[in-house]
Amino acid sequence: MHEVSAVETALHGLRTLIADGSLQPGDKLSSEGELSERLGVSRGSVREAIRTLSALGVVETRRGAGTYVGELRAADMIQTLTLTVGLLPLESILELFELRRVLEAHAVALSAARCDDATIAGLGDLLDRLEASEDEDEQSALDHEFHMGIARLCGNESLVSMVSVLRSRSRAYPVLTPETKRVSDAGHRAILRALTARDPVAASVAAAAHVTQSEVWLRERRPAPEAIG
Amino acid sequence: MHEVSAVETALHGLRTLIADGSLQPGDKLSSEGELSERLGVSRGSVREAIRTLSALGVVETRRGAGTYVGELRAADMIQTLTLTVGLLPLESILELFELRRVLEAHAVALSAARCDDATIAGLGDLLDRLEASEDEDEQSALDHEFHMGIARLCGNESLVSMVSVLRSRSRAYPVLTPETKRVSDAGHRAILRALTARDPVAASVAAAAHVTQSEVWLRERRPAPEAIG
DNA sequence: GACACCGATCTGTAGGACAGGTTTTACGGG
DNA sequence: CCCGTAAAACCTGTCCTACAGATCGGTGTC
Repeated sequence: MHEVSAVETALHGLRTLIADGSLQPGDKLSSEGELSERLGVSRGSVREAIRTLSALGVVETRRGAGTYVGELRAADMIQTLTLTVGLLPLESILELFELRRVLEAHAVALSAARCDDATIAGLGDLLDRLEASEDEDEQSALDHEFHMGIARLCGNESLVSMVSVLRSRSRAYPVLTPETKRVSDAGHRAILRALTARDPVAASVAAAAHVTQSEVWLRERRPAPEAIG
Repeated sequence: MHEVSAVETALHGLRTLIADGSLQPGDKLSSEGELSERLGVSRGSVREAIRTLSALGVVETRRGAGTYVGELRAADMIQTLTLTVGLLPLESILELFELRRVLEAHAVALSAARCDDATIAGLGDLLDRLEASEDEDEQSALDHEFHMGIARLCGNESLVSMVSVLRSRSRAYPVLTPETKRVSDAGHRAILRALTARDPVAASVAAAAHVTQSEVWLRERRPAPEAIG
């Protein structure tokens, strides 16, 4: 039986206002001072509650103007995971590869059924530049552009956002050597061939294989677990 | 060219301490007063930065004791989405059904290859009670226990957490009528049969079909889009 | 050695004050 | 009447002080 803290009170109050529809997406919250008075807690506690909702992508604050309810889109909420994924240890990143493999493969399959010739041509150009590039940062950027460009075609923003989050960390690990890059390039071409053929199953398999390949390379390079005891 | 705010300074400082390994999981952060002094911002700003990390599951604070770095497990981070999923409008929930279908089907497939006889027997008992139950809350609880019980067998905590988040909202919508409940019960039995046969593909298909069925029921009951213009 | 107690430390909360933005209002000129 | 400008009102961002309540650590007593 512990007393409910002031910040929890404020958080619950704000959450309820949004959940029951009193505050719609885009609406302006009352000022911190007014909320402080109405909820019976100090302004500092209100600010901490707003910080919590802000971190989760539920509201956004503009200095001098006020705090506004976000668009409440699932994709935005998922995107907030990017910060935390950046803090996970390598073991957790490897665990997430399974999610990435399943979701990215699914997204690519959907995209295979929806892409048009112009988009495919653009993706081909991207691969040409990627294969010709010798700069690591440029390679990483083009790789990301290629994969996300395909994922965005799938038609489900939440899925795109999730794939984006799961890919966000991998870019930080340089696993591309001249040798592995050839394999990676071949994987990209396989995905593009499947898209060209409008073959969702082939695209899914190619994407899954490509992700798995990245996982294997990363796993080979991880430091050995420290001996304890 | 806008000046970096105090809270951002504090947030960046704390994030860096965790990212570069200076603070390991379970470690205690310096006190708010000390951080305030070291980072050159007020204690209130430090608290707001800590609130942000706390909302994202990166740290946790114990009153009187201090703030500690969390375990930095992906599953914990993902779990923080539960609060936000509870605020999404129905349209967003429907969009998330695609993620749920793909991920839950995959999880069940993995579980089919790992479950033992005792677990399957326990799941069968659950279904017996679910089929006999006439209380909505009890049905919802048993349904959740059945599905999560299976998902937990898959061996990937992040996947389990994601499925848990995606399921968290659906329980709030009562779509079960006497008629639909019979279909739902049959779906559960189909999943259990596939598990008994240790057949991942059959289990995956059965799970996907079950999720899709729920989606259809929810879609039929959603209010018609308002006419605009 | 076990236990109770007390002081130090830390988080939780409140209130006040001011700086630096933004929005609204009022005013004056055309 | 319309418009643009300047002032006023409002709001968030930040810092400071103060104190309550919880927890932890050390001390002394039995």
